[in-house]
Amino acid sequence: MEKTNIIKRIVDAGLKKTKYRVNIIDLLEKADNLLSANDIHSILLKENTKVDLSTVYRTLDKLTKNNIINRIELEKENKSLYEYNRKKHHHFMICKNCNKIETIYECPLSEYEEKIQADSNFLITGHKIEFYGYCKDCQKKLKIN
Amino acid sequence: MEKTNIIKRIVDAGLKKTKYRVNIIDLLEKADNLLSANDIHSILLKENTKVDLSTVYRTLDKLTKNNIINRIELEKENKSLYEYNRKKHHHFMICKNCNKIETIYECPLSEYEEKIQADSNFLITGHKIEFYGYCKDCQKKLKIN
DNA sequence: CTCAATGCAAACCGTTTGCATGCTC
DNA sequence: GAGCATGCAAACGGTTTGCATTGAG
Repeated sequence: MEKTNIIKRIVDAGLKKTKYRVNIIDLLEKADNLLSANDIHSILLKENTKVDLSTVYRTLDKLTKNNIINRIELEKENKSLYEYNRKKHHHFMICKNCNKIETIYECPLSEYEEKIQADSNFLITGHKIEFYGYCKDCQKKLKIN
Repeated sequence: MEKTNIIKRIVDAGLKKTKYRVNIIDLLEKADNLLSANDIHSILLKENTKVDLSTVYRTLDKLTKNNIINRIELEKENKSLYEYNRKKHHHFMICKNCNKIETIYECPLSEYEEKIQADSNFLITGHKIEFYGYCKDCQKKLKIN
């Protein structure tokens, strides 16, 4: 994504444009996997962008609350992970052996939510699914199948 | 559940029968909601069963690994919750307002897993679903609908 | 100029661990 | 008696917070 578009997203959200916000959005937009606050902090330091961890946390918080990025909390991860918000509803598959995370861009639950709602007292507004299993490599490694 | 049955479960799992293991299983079996390590610790103290928090953690760990209880990690809870393992596959609904947790004893994903598997390189062995929304009380309170 | 963003250091909180002692089998 | 379970105190790791300083609009 172009820098100008990143800045537009920040300003459109009513946020101040700062160095770290631009940097972090850029970085997440380019990343092809989920990143933790610590991952992001390390990457920035490696790029000679000196920044405090607490600033990274505060930035991620702001961007999450403004729906520019998503905070993902997965079972067995003791930390939050972040992704650029591409506005496409999706879920994850997690390898129980190597912890690789793959995205599923498809959702089986749209009609089911209505059904559940009819049966319950809850007004359902969303859901989260995680699939567990073994990725291709680990199936081989562990000789599963 | 009778004490003798609890003890049977412990012994059958090849574990030593100890005071706290019996106590904690009993407590979780009777509980009608999910409990945290800290909840359990407090309840035991209140019942005049003096026990260290670290022992509670170690006990919960052992029981989880032996499938006598389940460890549940829900989004937005920064701590693990535990339930007695009734061996029935189920999911949870979480109220975004009051955090009430309700159980859904029904699963929409059994066939879907096969489909996803055909489309991907993963060998899927399980999944987890959380539904978010508003419970009956909070719908009223917040005047939703 | 004002208020929000940042750096720094310290606190927080759930959880884990090392070690000496106690208990179950 | 051997080895696991427990208590105690301390560490751990991700995250948050208070406060003084800097920077964006």
